[in-house]
Amino acid sequence: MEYNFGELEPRWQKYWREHGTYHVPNQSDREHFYVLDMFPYPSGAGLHVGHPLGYIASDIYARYKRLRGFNVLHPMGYDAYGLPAEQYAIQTGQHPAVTTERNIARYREQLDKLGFSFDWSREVRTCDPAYYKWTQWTFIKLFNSYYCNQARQARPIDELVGLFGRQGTEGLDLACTEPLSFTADEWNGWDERQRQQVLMNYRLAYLADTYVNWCAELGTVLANDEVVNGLSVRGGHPVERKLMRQWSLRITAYAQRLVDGLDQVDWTDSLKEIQRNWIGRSEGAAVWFPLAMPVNDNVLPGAQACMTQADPQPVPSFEIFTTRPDTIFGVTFMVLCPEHELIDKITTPGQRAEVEAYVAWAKNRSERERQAEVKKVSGVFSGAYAVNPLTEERIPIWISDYVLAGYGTGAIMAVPAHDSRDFAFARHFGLPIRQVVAAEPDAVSDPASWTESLDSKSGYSVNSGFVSGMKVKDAMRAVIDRIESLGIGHRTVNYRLRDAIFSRQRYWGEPFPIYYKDGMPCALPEECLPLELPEVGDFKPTATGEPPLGHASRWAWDEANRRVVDCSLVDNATVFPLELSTMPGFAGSSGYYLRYMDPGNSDEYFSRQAVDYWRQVDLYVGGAEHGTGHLIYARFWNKFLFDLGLCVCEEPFRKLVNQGMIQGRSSFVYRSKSDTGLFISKGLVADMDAVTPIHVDINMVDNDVLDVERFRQWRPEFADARFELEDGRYVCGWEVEKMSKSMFNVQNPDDLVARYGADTLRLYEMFLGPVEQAKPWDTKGIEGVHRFLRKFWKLYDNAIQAGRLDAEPSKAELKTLHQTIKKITDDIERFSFNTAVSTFMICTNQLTETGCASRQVLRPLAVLIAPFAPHMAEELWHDMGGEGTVCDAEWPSFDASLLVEDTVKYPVQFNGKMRFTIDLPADCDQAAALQAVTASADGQRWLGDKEPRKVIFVPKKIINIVL
RNA sequence: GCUCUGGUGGUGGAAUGGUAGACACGAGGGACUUAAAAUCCCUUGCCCGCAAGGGCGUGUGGGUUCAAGUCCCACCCGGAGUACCA
Repeated sequence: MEYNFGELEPRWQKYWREHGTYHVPNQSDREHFYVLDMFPYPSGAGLHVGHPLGYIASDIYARYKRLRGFNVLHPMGYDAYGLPAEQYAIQTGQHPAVTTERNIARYREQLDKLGFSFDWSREVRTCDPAYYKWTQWTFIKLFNSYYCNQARQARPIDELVGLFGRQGTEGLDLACTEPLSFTADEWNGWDERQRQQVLMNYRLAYLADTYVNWCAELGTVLANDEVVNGLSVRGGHPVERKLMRQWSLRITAYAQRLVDGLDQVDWTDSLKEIQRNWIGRSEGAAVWFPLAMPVNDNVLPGAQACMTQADPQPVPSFEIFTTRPDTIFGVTFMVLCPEHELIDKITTPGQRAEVEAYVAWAKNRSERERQAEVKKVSGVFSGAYAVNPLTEERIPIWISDYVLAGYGTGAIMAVPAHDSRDFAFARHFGLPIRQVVAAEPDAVSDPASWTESLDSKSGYSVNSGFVSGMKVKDAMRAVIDRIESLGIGHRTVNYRLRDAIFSRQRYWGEPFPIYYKDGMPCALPEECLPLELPEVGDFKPTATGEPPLGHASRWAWDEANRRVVDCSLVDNATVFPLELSTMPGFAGSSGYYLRYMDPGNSDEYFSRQAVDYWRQVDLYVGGAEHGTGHLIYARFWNKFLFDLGLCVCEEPFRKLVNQGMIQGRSSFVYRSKSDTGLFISKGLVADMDAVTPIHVDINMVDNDVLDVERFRQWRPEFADARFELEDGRYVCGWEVEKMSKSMFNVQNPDDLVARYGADTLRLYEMFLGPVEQAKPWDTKGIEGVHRFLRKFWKLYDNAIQAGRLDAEPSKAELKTLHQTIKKITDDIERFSFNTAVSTFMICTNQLTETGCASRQVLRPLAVLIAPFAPHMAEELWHDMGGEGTVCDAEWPSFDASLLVEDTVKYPVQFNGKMRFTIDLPADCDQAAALQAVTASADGQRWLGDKEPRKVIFVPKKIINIVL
């Protein structure tokens, strides 16, 4: 019988579907294992061959684990909210729900053809009210929580209300937007509105005026990870900084735990590093610098009084953050960011005009301009001076946009000798530079001759008062100790991570379960969720610039009757407007892995029983491009739910594998510039400047040879194309680019499944190279893999024809089988699927040679290949008389005794003595092995009858038999 | 700039410190066939040689080791992340 994949693959897919083969129970005596893929955003373009790469890898692992006796949770769903569907809606008027539904159907059809073992009964969609009910529910929980730094835990906000009533802020260490300090009496004296405003400073989901990334083109605010180089990730539109009132999540409260948690998970070092850099923890000191001159207005916002040695009178001062407290003796000026609130108060009349002009200029500069002109130094002198608290020197205060408002305190002490940016600034404005660190204690030179600052932390302090001569690390400690003992500063840690802006001025997202009562936000009662997304007539912003939900006629909350009502009723005493923004894309994807555990539960996010059983994702497969987005947010989300006592593991994803992106391999033809009807074959192009490379559809190219007839038919302007051929063929050039329609290099998996079958495609995607590695797609090798499957099939077909299935296998055949079992098991365990495919090829070639017909060999082999080529495995399993489906078979174990290597290897001669190295399997008895080796043919050849004088054993091998 | 990765034939890629290039593609040659497809066999890192054989080879230069693609140091070149983060 021929290998008829076109018939058998759909047949088995149907069988699995009808028999619920991949349905996973939440209760089992078997051990649990959770294999998860990053769920896709269903785009209109459908899947290309790059998308399933990770799904195939995880499917192989999930099927393998199942064969090893685990109860494997392997679900799939859709990240269905998102910008493209909405942009499409704006252009065409089609409701995003309609296009999303259509795209999902297409995705499902494509996925089904590949033979995945997903439990589709657990499917989730982020745009489904039954799902986003829990996204909204978590938001309310965040809104009603604060973070206690002492307990390192989120707590209910009601508890904080009680604490404020008893002790004010005294003794509390809270994550907040800005540090506040008040007494219980003050708190108790405030009215409800004032209290709510104060509480907003502590909520984990909070509303605040913040500088946000505003993208005018998309009409929405974006999170930091959605902006790259001042352009939006989606669409590449310019983004500017804008002060807006927005919802944010206080993810910074979890910064330290997000860093610490990385030590508990099995991720690649590079991804952990990406997250560590993004969180950007840095240790240093906060130091108060008093102002040196009297200030007209004594009420300085944010500034506090402090005592200095020189002046016992309280003086206004401001706080800076530094990671190099040891360089404080080298401070020659201070710099404030243009947004700093102190600027207005300290600027001297003579400098006022200049300062105001600079601040105005800096504020109007777009983020993109600012980033593009990093090298350009700009700034202005405020006219004011500060006092260095350790040296009592008067130092000028400057204003410059190289100091950022969002990091530290927006103010720095500048040490031009030891910071490259301060150095550039000092050089530009002719400010003094003073060396306070040197590589050796006496290696002091005149900074005037320097071309760059000495930023290294290895070296010694010089010219630095009481720390002179100390190593930099010791000097840091000594200076902080002194600062703390003087009460003018303290040790502190700063993070680069910012709170996540959580509102989007868009339609196609989760509505906030929030209404505004007298301008103050209130959460809907949990029992009223989900708050469903309303219909709107128009997906664009309203005429008054409100988000699209402003078009909804029925979008007000009747507090008394607990329901959504018509906006016209807002004047009624208990009816209030609902929030008009929606949640960002990462909202729905932050907890979806938990929902898979118990997707049908309408009373809870997920049941206690479900989470106790599944606990966390054991293996997560997806792209590293989510390193600073989804993978941070999901960890935060999970930690928060852990604090609430809902999750049982603090980290959501125990092991994470990043699949490499599959790039496109574009093909080019070369058109002569002098004769635009002439196309020159690649090998004949003498001068690349004389030709224009043109992308051609890879479907017209086979093995780099162009189908010239199809090319002529492709486009009218090529109908009369003439070709300069080499060896009668037109050879195309190629280049690796992103896989995209515009490059004509998109490979559709459906075409390949139709031509070669799903099993071939699965095997080929794995064969291409390591899963983690980025690689260009190239279809030309698929023939080889397909040939292998046919050969594998024929092995069984021949065996059945021969009718000797019950024959005893030869020793060589058994050895081949057991080598294969061992190698395949190892390969899967270390996620090396490309070498696993090779192993199958070698095994097949060997068995074809011996003409193996034994069921004893062929049946376990069908189980081994089941994770890779499940359709074929099912068919062959049945042909070999297997029971049930191959999915429920048992993973074969190998017999190590069949694998003992009995050869002597690597004779080497040195120091006049002959030595040998002998490779051994990991778990064999070395003494016995030595005997076997000396008795073997090879041993006799090398060793003869000589007694070894000395044998050195190392693990896994005998090394150096000395004669 | 900083951080992380990687550098092996014409190509994709193998190689627990132990015979580098497994496996596959491509290419060349051959068998079967009227022919094609399919299938099968041989060759295929580079150089010298008719051959036997010899020499050179994992980005470059050093080092550790009986033994280095693999470990250590320095450098060169790609890819990714981040970017005035004090």
